Amino acid sequence: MTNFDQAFDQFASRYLPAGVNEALHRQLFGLARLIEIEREQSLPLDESAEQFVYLVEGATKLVAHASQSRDQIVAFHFAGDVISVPARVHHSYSVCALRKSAILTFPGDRFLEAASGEPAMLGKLLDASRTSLLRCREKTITLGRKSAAERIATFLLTMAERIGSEVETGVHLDLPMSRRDIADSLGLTIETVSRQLTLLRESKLIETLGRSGVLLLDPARLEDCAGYLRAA
Amino acid sequence: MTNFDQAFDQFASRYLPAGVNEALHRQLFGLARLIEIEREQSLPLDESAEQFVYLVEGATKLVAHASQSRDQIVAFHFAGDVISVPARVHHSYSVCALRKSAILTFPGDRFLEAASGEPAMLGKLLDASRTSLLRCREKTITLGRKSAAERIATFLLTMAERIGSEVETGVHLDLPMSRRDIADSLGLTIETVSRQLTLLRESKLIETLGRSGVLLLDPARLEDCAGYLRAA
DNA sequence: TGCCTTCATTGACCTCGATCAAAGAGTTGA
DNA sequence: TCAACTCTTTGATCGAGGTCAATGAAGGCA
Repeated sequence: MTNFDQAFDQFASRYLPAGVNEALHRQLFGLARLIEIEREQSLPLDESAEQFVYLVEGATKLVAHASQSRDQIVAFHFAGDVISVPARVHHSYSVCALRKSAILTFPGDRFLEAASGEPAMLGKLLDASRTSLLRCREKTITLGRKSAAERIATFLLTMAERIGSEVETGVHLDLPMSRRDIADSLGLTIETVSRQLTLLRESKLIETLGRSGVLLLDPARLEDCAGYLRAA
Repeated sequence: MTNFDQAFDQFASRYLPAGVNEALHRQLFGLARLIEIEREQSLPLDESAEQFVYLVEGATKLVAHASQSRDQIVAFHFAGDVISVPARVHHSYSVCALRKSAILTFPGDRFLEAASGEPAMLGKLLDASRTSLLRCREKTITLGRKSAAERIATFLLTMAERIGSEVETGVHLDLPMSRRDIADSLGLTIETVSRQLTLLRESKLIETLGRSGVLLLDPARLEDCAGYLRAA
């Protein structure tokens, strides 16, 4: 039920700093398209060109398609995130909703061109890009050098940082993604994800509540399982 | 034998577009430090703060240290690249030379602060960051969903794009990195890297010349081995 | 409330790549 | 030119995680 003006204002309040060139504001307003997508529905994108996406509401996954239905989830995104969706080169990328989501899309080239004269906005975009890069690098470590157990622990801690809520007994997570999504993100299978969660449950490190609820009972000990460097 | 002024000029010609604010130019000149590092030597960095690095000459690897001597190479870099080296969070990062290299380093916070008013420079940095992000995402696919054979083929093609030279018989590579580096980059072991190269050699897809030379005899067929999406 | 579909869990078995071990090729310096 | 490294290749074995198959929740809808 999001309307376009509301959505754009939300975007502007985060990425168009006060005092930004009014012409740029109007230009971006003209470029933006609001799209609502249902759970497990992919954003209909022009694969041949890069796109910028602002996630107004909901949660999404950025999926890279390797050959023959082997998908790799490159990143998860939540409301407020800006996502740069690459054009197809050796692999193709798409944005898919984990639950009902509202999204503003911008054609990549014209978006960057519009932003190119506005340092404040470029700064915001650079920040966003650097955050994505840092997350992607951490994922590289996870996928390249960690065991299944470490991957799951890392995943839970990463999600805790982003969408966890502190409760008396630990940190509570309401995961919007399925076991398949977790597996596709960590380079594992759903069976392995499930088995590792069971092991963590048996070690009293987590509790699971239905399909989406996870309670991290001992985040500190979980960090040891994640293969993180010990605090210096 | 690189001197500072030469190195900085090279950096300026690539990242400080013509007509850039003269004060910014001087400010960055003051922030830069030239360091020469030998093969397998790591750049002595302040782990606690982010650093920007400009690679003047040579070739380097960006290494992430997971616990207990398990290293993951996050990216390779060649002359002209700008590298953003993250501060230590859950893992620590370092830049290590593949061969003798010359490097300009800038403290991350002050570098970004200096650039913040200059749209032309921010644009260049955003480009660099987006290129790194795209490469990192492709690596994510490789590490998350590809077999050892596909990883090696992908690696060879990626290197061909960056440092390959066309010759009559194919594409020639003079790899600056060891088998260990390749393994640490692809999430494999040196033995597996060696075995896969042998298989490619036996399939007449490549020839190897000494330790560092590789000749890609049939890049098109190698793309099929890389698990790339078929051209649309 | 209870069926019914979908998603998650558990079990049995197998495979790819890791590990351990040894031999072979490239470089470097005397 | 040879000796002594280091780096790479090859072989034998092992194990973590994948695959295949069946059972067991959860949530949606009549």
